[in-house]
Amino acid sequence: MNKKLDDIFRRMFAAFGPQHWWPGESPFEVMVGAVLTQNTNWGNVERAIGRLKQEGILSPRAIYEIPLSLLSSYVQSAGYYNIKAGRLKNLVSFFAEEYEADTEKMFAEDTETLRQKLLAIKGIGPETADSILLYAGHKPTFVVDAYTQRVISRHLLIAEDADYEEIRALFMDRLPCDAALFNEFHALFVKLGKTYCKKKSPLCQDCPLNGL
DNA sequence: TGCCAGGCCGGGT
DNA sequence: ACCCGGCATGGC
Repeated sequence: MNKKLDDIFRRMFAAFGPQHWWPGESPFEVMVGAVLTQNTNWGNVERAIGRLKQEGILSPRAIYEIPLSLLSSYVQSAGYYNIKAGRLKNLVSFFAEEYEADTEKMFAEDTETLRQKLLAIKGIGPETADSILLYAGHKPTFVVDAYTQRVISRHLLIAEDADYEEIRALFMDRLPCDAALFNEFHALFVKLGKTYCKKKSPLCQDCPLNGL
């Protein structure tokens, strides 16, 4: 394990403790949440998921069958609701056609192969694909998000303009390939980012990573 | 009250 | 291969 990354992990874990990610009662719910949370506050996503449950349609079949416009209205609170309703449809179509809407079958697929298949779905980009693999399937892939990028570039671990795959590779090359570690590491980056590394607070005052 | 949130796509250069 | 506008709600 790379020492600098080890220090970062230990400090974040000491400051915040285990994050228990991903909040969600089933792998399918995690998949849905991964789409709904694109560039969106998690609180808004929770409301949308609650609505889907309330309407009794938080299942692959129900989302497949429901009219697009009705699905849009149910996920309204998550923002970009027309776009996201379509993306959910794309995801469940893939899920049903390739794996009979069975998460066991989907995650039995070779991880890299599945990652490429997820990336081929309209509306599923690298972060959403990796979130599904890691948090719904417990597959060892590192999730990179805006917070991760901001935190590591502020702490000078990588160039500011590094792209998604570069940052992902940085972590996957230097950490043991362990889904539980990747899970906690990413969740802690989000927690740290929300607390100390917002866009408008460049000084990161009292950030646990200061001085590394 | 404007800025931001656990992105991604499509069109233009 | 990048760059940018669009997509949209709710909290602070």
